[in-house]
Amino acid sequence: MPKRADLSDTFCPVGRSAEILGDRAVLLILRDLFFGRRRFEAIAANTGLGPQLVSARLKLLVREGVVERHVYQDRPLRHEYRLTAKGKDLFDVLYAMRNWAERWAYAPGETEGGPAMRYIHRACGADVGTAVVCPGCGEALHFGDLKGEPSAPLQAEQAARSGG
Amino acid sequence: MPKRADLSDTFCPVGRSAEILGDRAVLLILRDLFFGRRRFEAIAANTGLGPQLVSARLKLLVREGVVERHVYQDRPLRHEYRLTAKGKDLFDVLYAMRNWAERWAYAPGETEGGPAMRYIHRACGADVGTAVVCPGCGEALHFGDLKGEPSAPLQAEQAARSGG
DNA sequence: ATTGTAGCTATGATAAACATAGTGACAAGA
DNA sequence: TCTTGTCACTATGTTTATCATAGCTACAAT
Repeated sequence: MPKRADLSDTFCPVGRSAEILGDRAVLLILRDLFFGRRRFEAIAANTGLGPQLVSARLKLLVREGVVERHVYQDRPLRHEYRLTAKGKDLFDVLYAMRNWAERWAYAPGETEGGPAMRYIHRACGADVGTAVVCPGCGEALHFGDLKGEPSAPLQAEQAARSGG
Repeated sequence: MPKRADLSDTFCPVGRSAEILGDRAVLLILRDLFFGRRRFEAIAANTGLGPQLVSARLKLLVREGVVERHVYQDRPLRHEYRLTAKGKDLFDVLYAMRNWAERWAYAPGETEGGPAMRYIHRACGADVGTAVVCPGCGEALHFGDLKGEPSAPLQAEQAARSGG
């Protein structure tokens, strides 16, 4: 690509978000971080992205304050990546993307056994479906409130990716 | 870019959304459509994207069923672009992006006069702040529920873009 | 006949993403 | 000691998406 038009100076909030989130690799990496994958190799394997892309995007996310690099081992020196508070607050965005896809992005019959991911509200135990407010107790849903259960096909796919 | 890895076959809902939404141009065009901009030239001017990019992305969005092309004039033949039901249902995603940016993407002092966009719940008149549930009446917020008021700097910026 | 408007398409240069391979620092086993 | 393995990357060269700029088509208005 050429030097793309810089819109980081826009005053529009959606524009500012789009500067960071309008990138496939960023979204996939964030997804993995939200699922608890913190290691470089695990993220690269699961997303299917090359190491240069993962490296470049993690650096970007650290620069933006969305992710922080953390030493988890000294000898040999090893790092992992964690969401900051600013990063965790992106949960609403990823959750909205998940909800939309569950509603629209699957062919009829593809999700016979229910949604690709089921989410349960920890606080009250209700299945939240694709709602932004828990239908069981009416509370708004945020990071940490939900317990995910991947469907069988999704589990199989992730196992295959990490396996090789 | 090279032929990027195809993840459209993934079973993960966030991955499927990311295939469409993980693109800066797509997000900016969707933003404009949500704000009621339907004309090609208006979208190109406001987003700052070149006409080939706008053209390519609108075609993609039509193919994905997110947008539909609509004749609004016969002589000369003119088209405009509208969100379909599937497209309007992306509101939650864009709204979450807006909320996140209002919370995190502005330097202190940059938003002295309040948020870049204020949103009022049409049903009850409350200012919703950056919540997914109306703090006034507790209802979940979706497309059409909110009335937006751009801040002065944002209005000025948009006027400048459309002006030239 | 000229100017203007709306919605695009064409061309060539640039830079980002990919595939593939390799590096550095160390641990563990033969 | 020598090899193998792990983790977190970096290097190189090719492919291709994006940009800037220009042009096009169909028509209306002057």
